[in-house]
Amino acid sequence: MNIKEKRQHRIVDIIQHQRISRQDELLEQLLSDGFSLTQATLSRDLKELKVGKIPDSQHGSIYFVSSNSNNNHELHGVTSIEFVRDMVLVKCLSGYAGSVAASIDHCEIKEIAGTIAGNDTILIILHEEYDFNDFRDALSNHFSGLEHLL
Amino acid sequence: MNIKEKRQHRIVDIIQHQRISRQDELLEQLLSDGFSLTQATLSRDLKELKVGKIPDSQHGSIYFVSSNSNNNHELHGVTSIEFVRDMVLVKCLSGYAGSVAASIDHCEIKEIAGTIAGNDTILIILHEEYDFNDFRDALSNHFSGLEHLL
DNA sequence: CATAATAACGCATATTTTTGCATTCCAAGT
DNA sequence: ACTTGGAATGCAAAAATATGCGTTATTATG
Repeated sequence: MNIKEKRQHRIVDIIQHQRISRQDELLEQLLSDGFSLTQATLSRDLKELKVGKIPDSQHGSIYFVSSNSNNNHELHGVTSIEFVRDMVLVKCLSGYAGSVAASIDHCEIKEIAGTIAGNDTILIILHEEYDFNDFRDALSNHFSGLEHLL
Repeated sequence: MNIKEKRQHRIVDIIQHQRISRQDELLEQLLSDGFSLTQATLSRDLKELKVGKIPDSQHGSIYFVSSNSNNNHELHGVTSIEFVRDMVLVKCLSGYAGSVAASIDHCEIKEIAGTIAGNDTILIILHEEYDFNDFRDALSNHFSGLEHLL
């Protein structure tokens, strides 16, 4: 694992365990951990890691790691994903559609307007302003192991 | 519904339907919708609405409205937290225990060995090497609004 | 190993967001 | 209608974050 990876790994770790509200706080910790970097690099790291920021009633605004980059969930039983007429069709092993759809629903992916699951097929309707590229990005952010299907 | 409420309602609406990456973009739309405000007020609105911002592969960084799943840093429905015989008992409003426990589980707090949720009570078992102080610190690092219970 | 191509990074600066303070607005009470 | 206190807001400045560009490090290639 190279320096950059170690650093980003540590960044995620810090953010998941404390309430960080400014990049300088984070920078200070990283420096005292022995890493050598500037705020500019930290800013770029946070972007790569898709670390978001959300207002918090007590602490101004704090960073968080979106569920994807740390918890790489997997969808079991998916056999293909295709884009047909502005909709997404996910084919699964027989009987798997329900659980796969539930897993997807649970993520509350903003690009998705709704899902309908049968026995082995899920139909996903996207919000009008999104396309397959957006969907693919969102899905791969939430689940791993789908690379060969997207 | 007063002006402010209408405006904030519209803000959520816009954010949920398009990719907004700067407050000025949002401001421009609100102004052309007939609202009268400045960027400073918009900033305050976003904070009240707990609108977060997250890096996006395509558009730099975009605003989003936090859902009550994994980006939420407050626990709703908790009424008391007490330490009994090396365990933690969290009392909640009726029916809330499941969702509160899920939120806690989701954080994967290292001090916690496991949680068991009933209808309105959660039993949390800590790893042997930790005590209530450790637990309290960890919990308050992850969630806000619990100060009066800890 | 030399060289080219790419990635990582710092610096300085630009952009974006937040905030202290003064002012205005509004609803409640008299 | 007249206070009055808190909420809402604008303004300007501060704070925080992002980025263009040049440099250095790293990796790939002949």
